[in-house]
Amino acid sequence: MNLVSNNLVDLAENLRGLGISPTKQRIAIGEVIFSRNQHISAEQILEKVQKADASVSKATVYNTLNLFVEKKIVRELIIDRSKVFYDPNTDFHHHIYNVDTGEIRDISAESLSVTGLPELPSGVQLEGADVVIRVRSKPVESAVSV
Amino acid sequence: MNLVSNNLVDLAENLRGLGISPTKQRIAIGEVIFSRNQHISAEQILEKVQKADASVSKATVYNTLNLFVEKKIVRELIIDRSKVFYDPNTDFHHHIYNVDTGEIRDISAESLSVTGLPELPSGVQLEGADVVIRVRSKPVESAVSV
DNA sequence: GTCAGTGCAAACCCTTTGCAGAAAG
DNA sequence: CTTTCTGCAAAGGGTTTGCACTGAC
Repeated sequence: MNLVSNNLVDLAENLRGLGISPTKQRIAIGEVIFSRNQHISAEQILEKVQKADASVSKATVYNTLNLFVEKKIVRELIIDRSKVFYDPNTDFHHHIYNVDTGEIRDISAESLSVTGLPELPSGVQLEGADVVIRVRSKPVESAVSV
Repeated sequence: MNLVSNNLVDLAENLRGLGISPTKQRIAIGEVIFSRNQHISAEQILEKVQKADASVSKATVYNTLNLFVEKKIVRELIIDRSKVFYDPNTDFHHHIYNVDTGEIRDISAESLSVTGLPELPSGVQLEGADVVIRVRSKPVESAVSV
């Protein structure tokens, strides 16, 4: 399910359909996340939500994000050592991450494909496959021979 | 460069060759990391090092790991939201991560291949390409329809 | 009225930092 | 001797938790 650009009515309905009671805060958070394709941190979500609807706390943002991830309507991007990013696009796709600027860009699954997924150990279930291409803006001086 | 299973003399020499002065602590840390192929956290490294050589502090472990990563003799695995793992195998390969048990296993680049690496934006240099297959041990009950 | 959801602040945990002392070259 | 490195403890920063309050049904 991909909820990006869903309108508010649909969002509430969709949450309800997943057994998530659509509280004011969850709607506000969902509205921020699903407004467009993006890669956004919890802190950024909190900022944006509070700009639109002051009564959402940090704890609720985290609770809600974890709930959305568990329900698989948001994808968690573990890309940076310091913080998690959240991606409303749950369609299979990959990422290119600039370690210098922090910029994250999508790579479609069509343009970059992963083949040869190994046989999974028994009793184990596939959860996801993440491909992260890391780039840096500038050459590392120390790595360049003089 | 892959330093796994190097002996101590080689390790000191290799560090020196990279402009890393081979202090007692760095050797002790390197000895733990490069003793075998593994995926190990900073905390685990600290434990093991202290078991063998009591005089290494947490700060030095972190400093040394960051130095080794920068010098590209250790690969940093950003796989889990809570902590970074370190991999002495710098040859191109991928990982399968069990989110329930925390187990990390290697997938060779031969068995799983990534094709269609996008053209990088100009002024940007490839730093690495990480593929993580996430699995879980048990089906998520809430995800199973009743 | 009951139970789930929220807000606040404190706790947590991994990682980094500041600085004085120790070691390397 | 000078510079780099280390140890300690404290600070930092993202995330989680405990608990009382609020709101949904």
